[in-house]
Amino acid sequence: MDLKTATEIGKCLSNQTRVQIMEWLKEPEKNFPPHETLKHFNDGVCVTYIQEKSGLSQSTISTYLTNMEKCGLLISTRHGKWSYLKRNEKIIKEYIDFIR
Amino acid sequence: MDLKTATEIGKCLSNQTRVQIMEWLKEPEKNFPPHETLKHFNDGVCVTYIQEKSGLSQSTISTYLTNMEKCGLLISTRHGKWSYLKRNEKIIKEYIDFIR
DNA sequence: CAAACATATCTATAATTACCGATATATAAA
DNA sequence: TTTATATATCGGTAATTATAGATATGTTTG
Repeated sequence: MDLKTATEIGKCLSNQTRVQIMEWLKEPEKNFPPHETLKHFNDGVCVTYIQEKSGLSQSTISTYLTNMEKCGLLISTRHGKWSYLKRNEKIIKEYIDFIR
Repeated sequence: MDLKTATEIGKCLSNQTRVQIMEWLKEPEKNFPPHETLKHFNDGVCVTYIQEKSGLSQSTISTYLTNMEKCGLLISTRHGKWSYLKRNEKIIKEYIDFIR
């Protein structure tokens, strides 16, 4: 990982809500209700659940999640009209190796 | 580590210069000239060297380093009129364990 | 195709951070 | 104890980020 990428990740992790989201996504079944259509958390948690739990506006959370995906922290998968987000453990590991 | 501390650390790591400093301090002997009074890097690198290498003003770097120390990322040791900074590997490990 | 719903993007304002020069403080040296 | 040097803090402006509402886009469903 290069300095620029690491800094972008750092920016995502410089806000309490976004760090919290990363924590929530460690254990979807513990932190979110079950999905109604999809019966699993294989691709993570839908945006709506994250938004509701955060208490922030839809547009704010959408922007957060988009940036977190752009810098590689999250992986987004679309199923029909819903987007699901999960942690990108590979990039997280690369980031950890960079700062360690 | 709690959410608040982790976010403070994230803020320190959300700026390219500060991330760069963390990298430089991994290998002081490679990245900085030898200290003239102190003959070692046991307590890290003096502020002046970090400031000169960064290209930013003395006041800016002093503020950066103070904040990085406050959130635990760096350890500061004073020898006479110089302050030396080194990475706090213990906190770095705790941070890594938190986000992993 | 129209209506409903989920998400993304745009535009704007408030809050925070970046960064500097000036000045204060601490320490050492003369 | 004056002077020089290293670091810290203060006060200000520019830049960036936080956040929301409005609107656009994409997708499903009737």
